[in-house]
Amino acid sequence: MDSMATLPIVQYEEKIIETVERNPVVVVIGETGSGKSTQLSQMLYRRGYADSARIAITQPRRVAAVTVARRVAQELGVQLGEEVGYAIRFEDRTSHRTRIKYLTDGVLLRESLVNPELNEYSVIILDEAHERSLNTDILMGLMKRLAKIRTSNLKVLITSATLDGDKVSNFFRDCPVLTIPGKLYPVEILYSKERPSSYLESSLKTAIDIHVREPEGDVLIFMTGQDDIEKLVSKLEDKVRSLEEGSCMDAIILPLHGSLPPELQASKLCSDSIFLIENCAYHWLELFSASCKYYNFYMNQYKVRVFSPPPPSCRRIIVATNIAETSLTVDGVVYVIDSGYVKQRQYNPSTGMYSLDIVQISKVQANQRAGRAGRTRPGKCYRLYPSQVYNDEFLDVTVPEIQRSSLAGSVLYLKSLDLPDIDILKFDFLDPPSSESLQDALKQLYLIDAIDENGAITSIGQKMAELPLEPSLSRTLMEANDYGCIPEALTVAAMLSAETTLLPGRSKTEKKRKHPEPNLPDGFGLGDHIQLLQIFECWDQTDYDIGWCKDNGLQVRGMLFVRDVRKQLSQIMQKIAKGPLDRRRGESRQDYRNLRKALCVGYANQLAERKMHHNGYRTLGFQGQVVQVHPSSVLKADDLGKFPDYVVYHELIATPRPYMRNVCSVEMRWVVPVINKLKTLDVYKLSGGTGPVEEENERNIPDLPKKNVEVTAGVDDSESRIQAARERFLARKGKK
DNA sequence: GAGCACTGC
Repeated sequence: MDSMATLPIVQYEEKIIETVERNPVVVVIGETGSGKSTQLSQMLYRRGYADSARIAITQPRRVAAVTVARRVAQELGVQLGEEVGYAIRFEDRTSHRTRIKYLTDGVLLRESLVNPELNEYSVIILDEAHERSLNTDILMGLMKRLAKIRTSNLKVLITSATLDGDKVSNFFRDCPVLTIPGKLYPVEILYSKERPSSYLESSLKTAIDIHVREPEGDVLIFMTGQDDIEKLVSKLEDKVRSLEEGSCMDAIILPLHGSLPPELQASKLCSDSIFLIENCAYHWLELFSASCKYYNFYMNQYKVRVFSPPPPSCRRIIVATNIAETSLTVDGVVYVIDSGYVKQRQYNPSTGMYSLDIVQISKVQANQRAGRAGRTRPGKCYRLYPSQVYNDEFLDVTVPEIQRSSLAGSVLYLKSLDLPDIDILKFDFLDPPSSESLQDALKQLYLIDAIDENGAITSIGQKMAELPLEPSLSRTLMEANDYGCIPEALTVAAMLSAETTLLPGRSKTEKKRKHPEPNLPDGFGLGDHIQLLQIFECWDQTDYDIGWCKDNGLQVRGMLFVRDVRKQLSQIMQKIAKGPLDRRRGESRQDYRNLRKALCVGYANQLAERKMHHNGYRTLGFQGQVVQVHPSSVLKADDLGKFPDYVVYHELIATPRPYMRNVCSVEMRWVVPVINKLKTLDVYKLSGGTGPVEEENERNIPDLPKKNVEVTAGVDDSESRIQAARERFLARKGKK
């Protein structure tokens, strides 16, 4: 563990204090190992900055907030939760005595919903701002405004990376930039002569070369995903086994990615660091609602695995995703192999579709990866691409999340803050999202009644913003409140919040089984939302039995998370609930009509209509994408093999074929109001009449008749055909 | 009939 005296930042204390004293905003470039996360707050604390109010330090990750707070409490010799505390979702470990408060950026955002001036704080430090998380980006915009309003009693510090320090400084009116060197050992960068045709093969060859020729030290290989990792691990194992015995040291090959259970990640990598283990365990405990019931169970697992020592004189070759870039630190790494790629989720605002693409990393990421080789002694980084690619093709910084996600939630949040001097469409972002993306968000919010036709937030929208959910789910909850099905809607919302962690862990062996979970409910064939609800209800009936989850192939961690989310949502809903928030066990036997009606209102922006003669669907509201129900869905076709005419979907994912994931059947008569609303949509007006006028309007109106038209497609007499089809549609509507 | 980078309220 570093002692305070050896941290580089300590020598800069005077300079830092002096700069902060004179400026409302300061950018601090703190390289890895500079000690900025633990020391900045203490310096300011010592100089009296926490006398009148608190010092807040945000972190993009929960574990980081907890770890750093614990460390600082230790250094100051105080009890965690007293002078030094932290706040993360589900857990607030602060007291009235707390002067230094670590929190996740999301928690600070929630706090500013209650108190937009954030008067509780005299100093706000946005740490790791270079990671450009969606929340940090929004906070940066808010800080710019706050610094202007609270000139006399607020200091803002932004920590960032070398490559975009100036950019952040420009954003904050050319505020000063302080650079604090890190405590990394030098890392030699070695480039490939050319781009490999297969970076899997190239990684394999490089790793074996290192293993055979270089002195001891672990190897860390950055790959893009689980699939490649598993392939490379098995190839490496074969190769290592085939090496002549005694020709070099032993090697163990370890995969490392997010879908491995956390205790496995810890056991393999933290040979000497009880510190990290303790925090992993803590993280788990805190996920388990502090009910100590499960604590011993998991601690025992940790003990068994964690303290088993690694084989002596054995090189570890770790094959990882970018989880090892920031979230997990692996001790003992001396060699890094960087493929130069990463898997990134992107949102397309014109289709409403997400895709998961393999993209080139940025220079910041490449340097972060290289830095992983120099933590314990001088290291080497093998980049599997030429230096020219790094210089000419890599972006300086990663495309910020705000430019890669749907902004409906963020826009609603900003609208709900009701800052008189802030216009959302002109909101001052470090990197503004495209106007297309903002208009998409406005359109979505309008369709679910969160904003009115002029773009002003409605009373429904105001209540929705208080819920830590995506807008479609918070709208569903509001509607469920009127239909008397809050208990069910709460469960569905919570289940979908944990979506990815919930579904059965798909290991290689499970893949082969055709029906892995025969005992799980099927949603009565009505759709996945209903199934999720039924699954939770079954689990509830077992009194949250962990064994039950395991027997049914459900991730324990995910299910416990769902229980916590549901509890949190139900606390927030308590204030406005018109009926009970829970059903008596076993009471809920119904056809889920009201719940599906509520879903139809909440997902008005995520509706699809089945095509006439097959089971493909067309999305309404976007450009009418043709999409399929995801094969994993439990939605049932009728006796004629037809899916329902209308469904709502939770997510569109292009993989690369476009699928709707998590669908629920709805009835046409519930859909009609939505379609009518789509017709009145005026994006220009929604933008407050300030946005650019675009033809957007035309294509936002679902081209309802088209599906009927296709039957006779041929000559172009579209006008009359559309008219005829519209009549057919109306007739059909009348019949039902 | 198919495929899952990583976070977070």
